[in-house]
Amino acid sequence: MSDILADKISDSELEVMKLLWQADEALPVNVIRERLQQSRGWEATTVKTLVGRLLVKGVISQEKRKVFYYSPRISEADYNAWATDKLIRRLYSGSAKNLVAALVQSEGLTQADLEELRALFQMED
Amino acid sequence: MSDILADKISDSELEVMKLLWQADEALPVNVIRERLQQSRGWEATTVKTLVGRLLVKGVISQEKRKVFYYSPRISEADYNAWATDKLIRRLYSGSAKNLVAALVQSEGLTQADLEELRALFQMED
DNA sequence: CTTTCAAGTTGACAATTGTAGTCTGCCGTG
DNA sequence: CACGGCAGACTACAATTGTCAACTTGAAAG
Repeated sequence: MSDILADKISDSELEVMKLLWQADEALPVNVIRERLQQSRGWEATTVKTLVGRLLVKGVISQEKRKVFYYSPRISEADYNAWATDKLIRRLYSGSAKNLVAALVQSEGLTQADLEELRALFQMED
Repeated sequence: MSDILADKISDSELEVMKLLWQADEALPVNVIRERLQQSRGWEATTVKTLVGRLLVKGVISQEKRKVFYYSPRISEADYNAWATDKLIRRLYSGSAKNLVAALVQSEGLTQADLEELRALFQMED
């Protein structure tokens, strides 16, 4: 929980993080670049910049082999929890309950979602 | 739902919005300034800048009297829903259910919260 | 050992954000 | 009627973000 998450991760940077989280192992820039060129159409240098900024922010680490290999220093779940908490503080007076209540009321959830959630809450007893 | 919300509202700007939402009536800069000077220690010009930017973004409107009076053009609930949806798309693959599930698992909710939410779900049947 | 190409480093530039100063004109008060 | 102060308009400036190009260097290939 108490992460290195002082700085936030920007939208573009998050794309890189997602890739690393999915990869589940350290990746060389070369691989990162290829995938993001595909999915986002970014130039090689753009990818490099993003990786560099993530390094500076301390959310990924590099390991020297022939070439640098990169891996996340925070888990996706931890980041999501942190970002969600920020939203809750920003918009819902710090109450997660308020968020859920708003979701339920705003039709953001399908009937099926509601079913599943109810089950979830049951288990939490 | 389908708002003028193309641009996002920044953290500082949101403070102004919150004030206007709470006020529940159009306010002159003068009043906005006083309150935010109190709570945030901002200079008068800072407040003016923020109000100006919100105008440009189209999320508040002005009404000319002696002095301009400002009021929100989007409701707090709508904005919250929009911002929450953005987070859900960004981090939870667009699934509100995933968000709630993460919340439940991450201890973000107290036992009391869970009770209340369960009640909420009951009503939604 | 030299050539070559990708990896790594630096710099760049426009837009947004946080925060604030300056100038000008109008309004109320003495 | 002159003046002081605040509203409104414009400007400013550093940090962050989205994108990328150019240059340097190291390692692989011949």
